[in-house]
Amino acid sequence: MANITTDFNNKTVEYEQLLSDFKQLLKKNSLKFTIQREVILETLYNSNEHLTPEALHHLIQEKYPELNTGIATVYRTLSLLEDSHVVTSLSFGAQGKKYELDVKIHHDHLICTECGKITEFVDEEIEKRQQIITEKLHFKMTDHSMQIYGICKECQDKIDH
Amino acid sequence: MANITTDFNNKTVEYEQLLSDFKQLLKKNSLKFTIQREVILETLYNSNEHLTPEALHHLIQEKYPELNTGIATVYRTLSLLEDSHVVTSLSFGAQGKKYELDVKIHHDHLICTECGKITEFVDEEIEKRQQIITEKLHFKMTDHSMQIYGICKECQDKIDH
DNA sequence: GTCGCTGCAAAGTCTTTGCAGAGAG
DNA sequence: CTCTCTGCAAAGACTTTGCAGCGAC
Repeated sequence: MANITTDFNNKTVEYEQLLSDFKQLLKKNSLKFTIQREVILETLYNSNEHLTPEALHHLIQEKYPELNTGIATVYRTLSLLEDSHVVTSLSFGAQGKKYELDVKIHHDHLICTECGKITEFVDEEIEKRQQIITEKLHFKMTDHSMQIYGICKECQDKIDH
Repeated sequence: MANITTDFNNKTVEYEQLLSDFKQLLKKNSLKFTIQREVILETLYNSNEHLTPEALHHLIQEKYPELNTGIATVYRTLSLLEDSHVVTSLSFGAQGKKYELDVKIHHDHLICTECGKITEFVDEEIEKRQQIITEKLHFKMTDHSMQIYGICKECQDKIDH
């Protein structure tokens, strides 16, 4: 019946490819390839979670303390990557924006409004229905995004105590 | 930006019922029923959009300037309403939280990237699939938001000329 | 060498909190 | 009367920006 995928490791491109595309993107826009930018891209690639700027910064500080990367650089690079559609941000109020690489297979999000946890899923039926709806309304679909908000199992248990 | 069509006045509860439930909730928790709290609930009820705390505060200041309601009270009341599951906060990717009453029907959006027109739709198949998915993952859905981006019929015709 | 990039700190935003007076019950 | 609520302003949390030196090209 329901074919729900929750596999986060499903990368559609290899890191070398991603890096090469990123370098090309920078060159195209007369921007510079810096070690900070590489480390941010690499850390995003190696993370299977949606990262906040702060969490990303923390991971980088741990792995490459000698770079002493500033949080401002993380914010600036994330903006750049988002504008270039290399990463996508999901914003969730109290905990700020979270970022993920845009190169994973298409998926939608379940967002817990209690704890902020984000779970991914893909449903073929919904994808198909979107096609049907847009065709019916003579709408030429280029992209879509879906978020389901609610309370995850863990938080329901907490509330019920 | 284009206005969101406002054909979703479909409330599942009447205001009197909502207000009465709210009063009961307050009493139950030894909280007080104040004019500010009523006005915030009423404004949320009468709004067809997801409101930011700032937008909500602005609406209230316009309609009831004599109350001189503080933004802090709006934040505090929204927190209270959210904790009580009277309103749900969510984010459409932009900055900050947006709030809406928990009693409205779901709706999805078709967004034309050419002219900015936003069309609403509801698809029973998709609603059903969302139920199935969330049940399977033991997720208690409170809301969902789906945006399909593309080019509407009118803009396609324009482009074809 | 040029000009974009970086870290730092200061400045913005948005949201929460402490307080003393106002007001609901 | 009591004890919560409110507006105000100050404090926090999160993000952006100005600047001077650094570093990619």
